Amino acid sequence: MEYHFKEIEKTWQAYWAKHKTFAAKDGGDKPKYYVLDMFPYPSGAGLHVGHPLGYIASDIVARYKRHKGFNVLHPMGYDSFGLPAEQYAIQTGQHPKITTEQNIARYREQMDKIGFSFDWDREVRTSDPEYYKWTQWIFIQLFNSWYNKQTQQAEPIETLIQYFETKGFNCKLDDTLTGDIEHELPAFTANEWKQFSEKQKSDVLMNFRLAYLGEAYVNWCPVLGTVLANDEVKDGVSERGGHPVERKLMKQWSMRITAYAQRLLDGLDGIDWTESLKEAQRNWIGKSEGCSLKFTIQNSTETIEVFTTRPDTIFGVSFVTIAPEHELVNKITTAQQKQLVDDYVTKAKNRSERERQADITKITGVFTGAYVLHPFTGNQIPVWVGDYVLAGYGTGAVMAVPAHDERDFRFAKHFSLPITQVIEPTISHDFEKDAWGEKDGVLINSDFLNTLPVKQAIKRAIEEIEKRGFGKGKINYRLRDAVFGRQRYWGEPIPVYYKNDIPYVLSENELPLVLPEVDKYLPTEDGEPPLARASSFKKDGEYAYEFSTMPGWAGSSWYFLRYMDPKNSQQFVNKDLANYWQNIDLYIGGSEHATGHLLYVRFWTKFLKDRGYIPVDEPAKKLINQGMIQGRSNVVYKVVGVWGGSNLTEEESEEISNVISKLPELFISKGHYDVITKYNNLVESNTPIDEEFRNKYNYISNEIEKKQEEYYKSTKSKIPKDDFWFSLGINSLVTQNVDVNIVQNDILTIEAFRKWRKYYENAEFILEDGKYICGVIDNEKMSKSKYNVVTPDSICEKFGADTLRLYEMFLGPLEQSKPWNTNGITGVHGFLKKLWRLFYQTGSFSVSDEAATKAELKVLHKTIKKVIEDIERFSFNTSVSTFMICVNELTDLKCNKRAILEPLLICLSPYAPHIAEELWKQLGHQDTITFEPFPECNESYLVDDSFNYPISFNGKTRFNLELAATLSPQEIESLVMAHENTIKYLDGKPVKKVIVVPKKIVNVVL
RNA sequence: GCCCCGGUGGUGGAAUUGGUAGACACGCAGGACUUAAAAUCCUGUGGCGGCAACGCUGUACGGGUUCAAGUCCCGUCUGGGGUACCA
Repeated sequence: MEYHFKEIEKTWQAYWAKHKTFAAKDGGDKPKYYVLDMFPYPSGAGLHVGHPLGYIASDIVARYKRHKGFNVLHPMGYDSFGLPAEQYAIQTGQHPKITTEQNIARYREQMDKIGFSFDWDREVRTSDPEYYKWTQWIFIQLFNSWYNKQTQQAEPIETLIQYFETKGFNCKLDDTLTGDIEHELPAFTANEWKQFSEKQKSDVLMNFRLAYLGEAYVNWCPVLGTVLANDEVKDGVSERGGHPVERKLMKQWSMRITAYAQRLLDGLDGIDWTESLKEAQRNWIGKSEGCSLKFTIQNSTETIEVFTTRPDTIFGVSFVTIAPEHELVNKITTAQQKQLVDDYVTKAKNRSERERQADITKITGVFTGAYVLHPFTGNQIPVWVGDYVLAGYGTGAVMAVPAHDERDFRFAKHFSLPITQVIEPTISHDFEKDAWGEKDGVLINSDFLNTLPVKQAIKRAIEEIEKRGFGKGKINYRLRDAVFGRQRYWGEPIPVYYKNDIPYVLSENELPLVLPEVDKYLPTEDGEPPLARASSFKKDGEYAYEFSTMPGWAGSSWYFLRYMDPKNSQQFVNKDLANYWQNIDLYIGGSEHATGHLLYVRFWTKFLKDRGYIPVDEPAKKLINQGMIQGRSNVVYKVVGVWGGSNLTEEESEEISNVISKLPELFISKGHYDVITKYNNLVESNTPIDEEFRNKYNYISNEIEKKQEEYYKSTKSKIPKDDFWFSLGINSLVTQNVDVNIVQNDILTIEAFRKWRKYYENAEFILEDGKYICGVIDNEKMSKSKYNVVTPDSICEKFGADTLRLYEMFLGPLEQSKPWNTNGITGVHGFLKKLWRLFYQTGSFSVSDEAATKAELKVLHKTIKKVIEDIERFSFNTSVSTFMICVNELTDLKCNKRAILEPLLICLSPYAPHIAEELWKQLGHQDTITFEPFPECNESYLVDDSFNYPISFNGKTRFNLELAATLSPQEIESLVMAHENTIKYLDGKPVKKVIVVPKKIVNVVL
């Protein structure tokens, strides 16, 4: 009987669904194991073969852990709010809900065909009101919390109110507070607090809430009509669609993720994520230690506060630069400079982020006319405005030390400002050409800091600055608070309403706040978000709800918790269940989420832990980034027919175009194309062409001429024959993409090609070796227009899901990106057929109950050992090889023994579950193979009696020598030295020493 | 610029702690079976030389450490990813 994968796979997929084989139990004696994939956004294009890569890997681990006796939670769901469905709705009017449901159905159908062991009863969808009810609920908890710096955790807002009621508030004294509000919030006493109006209280508390309404510079995308997060902007344009983005000051709901900056940094040390991913997060958080320092403005009580990491260079300050957006720009600018400064500021503001980034070498700035006083020397220091200083980072002002900072140096040179060296570098350095920015050297020209090395000077400077009250040691983060509102329709409504201009959150029993129906999915004529179109979208029919919706990352920041308790209508997750499942043991997904999703989900997890809802403060213990599978396109090379007659009548021209349009297309194989291209290049560059190569070219050109003749005859045209030819000129061969699904091993399936498009119906080919070989373009994105999309369904149809699973793993290391290429798939498919034949050696199913031989046991246990090792280190490609070796060896041994084949099937079942189940059943088992204990390696079968030693001389292996494993190194040495080959290679030379590494190598040093 | 990860046959890749480089698979060449095709099986396959035994050479390049280096160290080139007037 043949291996009929289609029936087998259909049968077992139905069996698993019917028996709910993969349903996770909430508790029990088994240890738990939680394997999670980053859930997909269900796009209209469906899944291509790249998407399941990570799912297959996680599925192998999930199934392996079930064999290992774990209670495995392996769920799947959909991140189903998002822009594409909304854009589609804008174009077609179809409700995004419907689009989303259709896409989900398609995704599900595709995933089911691959045989994943997901617990589908736990499916979640972020756009489901029963789900986003709890996303809204978490928002409310964030709104009702503040971050206490002393306890280093989030607390209920009530504790802060109590604090205000008893102690009032003074930002100069209270270290308790979060964010940058030390600069902004005026002090008040406990009594004043009690006198505050509700609005005043609300405004004050807004500075502390973890979800807050605040004014901030945001990335505004006019084309999309919405605000974008930093990680949604790439190179100054929107990540989705590539539309320009500008900076705009807006009132926005935001998340105070900055409060967690230090903990997000520290938490990285305790989790097993790749170093590159941790680095990306560290960079994103961007911690820098230094101090804040106030410069008093001359003839004023105002100060400019700067942040610097180099307080040691304080005596080298020659000017201060503030950002164009800085609030003091207007106040300090002198009358003479006003016009210049105003012009500059306007220009700078209109310059998009992209432009600013584009020409960083272009130095612009303008003097304000104002001076500040140096805190130590009292010297006058000019204040400049320059757009190299960013309003959003630090205090939006810098003290410029041109001798020791690259950008300050360029600025000073450009405007001829003084440059004062205050550090003597460790190596010679030309201060005319360059700044010395290294934290190395000894301080000079610096009063009390003189003679100190830089690192000590930094400490000493901060001490002195603090002592004299000029500023204080401070840590700055690059991380910004996350903007939480989007002016879009297809997202979670923010559960907030406004009463007397005060925002209030809904109470729990009012959730979910369901997305209202609207007539159009566009902003209103007044520029309000789409939700403003729903006239009845008001609390109690009276108070307007917030019109912004949540960003894409809201629902995904906690979904891993919902899988633990997906149907709970009372809580987002039951506490006992959260305690049982803890966090994700293995999380697999793409590296594109390094600074977006993975930062936000860590933030929300820490918050929920702080508030006592869950027991863990990191979402995932171990994380693997699967590589991207890129497209690989195939192309065919078309030869174009040309009519070259001159002085044609109109009639003739018409006939020509008529005839040409009816001619069959002619294609030449890749080898021919290469020859012609090379030939053309040689001719072009006047390079001499050798005989052999010219012959090759002539052969092809003759072949084409024959076709030409044929074509000409078939047209029965009156036009002279010489006027018609196929052009082989340098630019006249046309490269056309061809559907990769009708190409096998880069060989075009000609029949399929002729059927593929009507106009290729009669296509003709000039073959090489009887085949049409296509060209290849690697590393393109998979896209419809390139005809290089390969769906998992098409592979399942041709080769089966087990082949797809094995092949995707066999392609290479999981974490590596690679182009999709079906070339080797027959090898993997052949392996499964070979496995099948082990059970059908006699033609029908037959398995022997005889005891296994030593050789057979060795093959089996070698395989078990390797497969366990490989899974534990997530090296799935090598275990596929191991299975191949195993089956090859068992085939050589003609082994059909149950004692060998049964354990082998269990080992293979995580990788190729359908065939394993089927053969397991044929072996007479009633139950699924899923929970069979994974075989254990018995080392005693692996012990060899002898070892084949490579004998090397000065590190070069010369011959091999089979020696008993029990020999001592001394015995080995004397046997080797006495061997005739040794004597031959020594050639009478003296031996310096002999290295014997048991069971590895013998090296004779001459 | 800075940070991270890579560079191994015609191709994808293996070599886990420094110990026979190229496992496994594709492709290619030759052969068996077959009317033929498919399927299956066998042999060979880094390069150079040689009928062969075998020799030389070889993991981007140049050095170094070591009895021994794809693996460790230094420098250079190069590909990919992240990030940036971040003070």
